[in-house]
Amino acid sequence: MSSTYGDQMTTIKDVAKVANVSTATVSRVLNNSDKVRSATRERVNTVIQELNFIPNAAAVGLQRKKTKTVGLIFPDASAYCFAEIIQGINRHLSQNDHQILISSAHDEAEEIKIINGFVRGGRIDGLIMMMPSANGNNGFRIPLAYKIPEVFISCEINAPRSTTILLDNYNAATEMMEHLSKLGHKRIAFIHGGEHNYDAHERYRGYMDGMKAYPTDGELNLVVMGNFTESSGFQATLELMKRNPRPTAIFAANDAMAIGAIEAARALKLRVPADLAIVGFDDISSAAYMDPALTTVHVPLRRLGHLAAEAMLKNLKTNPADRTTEKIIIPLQHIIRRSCGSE
Amino acid sequence: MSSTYGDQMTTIKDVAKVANVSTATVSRVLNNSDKVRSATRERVNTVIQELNFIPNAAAVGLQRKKTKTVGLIFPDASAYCFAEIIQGINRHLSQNDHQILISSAHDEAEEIKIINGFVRGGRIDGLIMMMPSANGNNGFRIPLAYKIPEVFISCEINAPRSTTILLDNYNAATEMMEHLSKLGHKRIAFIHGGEHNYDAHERYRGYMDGMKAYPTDGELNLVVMGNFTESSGFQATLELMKRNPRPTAIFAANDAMAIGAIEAARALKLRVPADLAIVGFDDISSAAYMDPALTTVHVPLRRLGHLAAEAMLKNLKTNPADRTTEKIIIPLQHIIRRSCGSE
DNA sequence: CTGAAAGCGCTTACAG
DNA sequence: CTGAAAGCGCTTACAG
Repeated sequence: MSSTYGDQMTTIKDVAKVANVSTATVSRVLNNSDKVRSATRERVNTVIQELNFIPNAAAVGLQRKKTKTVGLIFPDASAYCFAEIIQGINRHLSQNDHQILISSAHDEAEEIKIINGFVRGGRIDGLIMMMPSANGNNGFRIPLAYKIPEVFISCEINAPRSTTILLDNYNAATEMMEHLSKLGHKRIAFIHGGEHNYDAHERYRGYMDGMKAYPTDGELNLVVMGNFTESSGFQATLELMKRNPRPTAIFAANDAMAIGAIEAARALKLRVPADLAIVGFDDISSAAYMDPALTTVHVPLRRLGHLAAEAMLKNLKTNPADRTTEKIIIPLQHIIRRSCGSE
Repeated sequence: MSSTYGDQMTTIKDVAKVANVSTATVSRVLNNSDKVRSATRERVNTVIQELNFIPNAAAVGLQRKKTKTVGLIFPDASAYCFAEIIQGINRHLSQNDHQILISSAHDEAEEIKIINGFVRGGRIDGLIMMMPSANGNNGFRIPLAYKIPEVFISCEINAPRSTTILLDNYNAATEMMEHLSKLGHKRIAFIHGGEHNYDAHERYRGYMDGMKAYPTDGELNLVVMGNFTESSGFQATLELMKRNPRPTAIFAANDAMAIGAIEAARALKLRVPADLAIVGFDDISSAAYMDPALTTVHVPLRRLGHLAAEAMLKNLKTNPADRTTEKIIIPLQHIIRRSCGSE
């Protein structure tokens, strides 16, 4: 039991001295080199245990040019979902002896600055980016010429040799439209989550194509812009219900806005689903406890995180030249509850 | 504009060569030493810009024995609140040129292992721990003899020279009890969040003392154990409503359980608040959009994170011998809405 | 199988 | 004000 924490770091030299070997040998047992006599190995390992020795990460990193840490960039927006994704990433990464360096950014300039610092400062071996707002036409371009593995979550950057992990938002949304259509709805409104948000945009695309595919009332524009908050869902619904003719169903791009929509319906004395069907997206934990229980699309956030970590680890192990460009699309499942009006 | 990212890291040597000075001089301008002629400084800075040079963190860390990174340990439980706290910490820390290395743990053994790795591996300069489950009697003891600054969130470890940041759960809970009592309730039930959870326990203490301080119906035990999830709040409420006499109000230790309780009341055809008042704790974003809108206690999570980061930065700057033991208690504010029945 | 030595990219007394 | 040199704690050819 070592007891002098803090004051003086124990180094490989201390171990070497006590075990009566050279630092090279200690390093070899540390790195499981096969060229160490097993008696020596045992002796050294005992001393390592006794001294509670852990190699200095900076020294190892300086030599190996590997930090065993992965950078994680996520948006400043405080969405509940990031916590879950991070948990999923962390679990898998830490089981595989990798650390996570996180940072959040609220705009592109900050993002680039952070990434640059991480990469050029040699702080990370790979980068996982959650940037739902890096969607298409807003011109987001991070410097992608780094030679480290990149995993993108919820954005289509299409960087060569990178892995992109996407939710199958589009198909889930069209299926939701089909469901609503089968229930007889012809005037289905959509509350958007933000033009530059990838997930919101894909859900919107699915909505639009659903509107074309299924019988609808003419050329009504029933799309209102929200921002993923309950309050924006509330406001959007108030606005939509002023339309003439009114929509008979609302598809909110996430559950928080759907919850705001339900509250707005109540404020307007409309019964959900009898007067107005409302559906969401995400399946947050409270969705089943709303009144009425919310019909939505389940998003497996931990699994998303796990897949990102898995992809990262795999790329970390493969030679840069052998890395492929991959796109992983996670199929999504409906959760039919009461708010849509099916029984 | 450098364009050879990745392949070859630019080092201080490259800068020195181009600027026609020694590496020592480059290092001096990097560290804002005053003993550099301003002409030299400018020339070097220009080259640094041109080469987009950022010092290798491992090399700097190895020399300085400072990593400019703070470790952040949080529980595996996927609570929404951690995301907010992390945002608060990150914002302040990154503005002050510090990184965050995160990891989550699901038990004490794992926690100790992670911390040990961080500290002895020299990966961090300070440690912020969110461990609401490290409450009192479950014997949690991490090795605290490290000489690095420690900030604890929502747990009372009382480590010397550490900073502890706590919510004023107790007083907020007694005030909530007073509020309920003033509304005429004498049989107030409590849904606990977990015996070993610090916040839950303090809220429970406030509840208990409130039950003593205000007129109540005899010696009824109206406490049921939950686990902070909607479903546990739902179950607890079902159980409580079998009691005879029934409680007239339920105080849930968090909003998620209060939401579950509201749903349970609906299932039992009880009107909230007319038949049963329900209040929560946290003020999550959807609390205002429940039916009825949830009376609760607002918890300023970002501010909590900000305070933790602030304390960390302060301790990082002060000599270990001059560090004091501090406890910061954040006062909490009620949000009276409709679910408690006050109008 | 093991050790002496060089070197990873920085910083910092020490001289000048 | 500036540079040459040592050293932070490791790893890894190179010899033996």
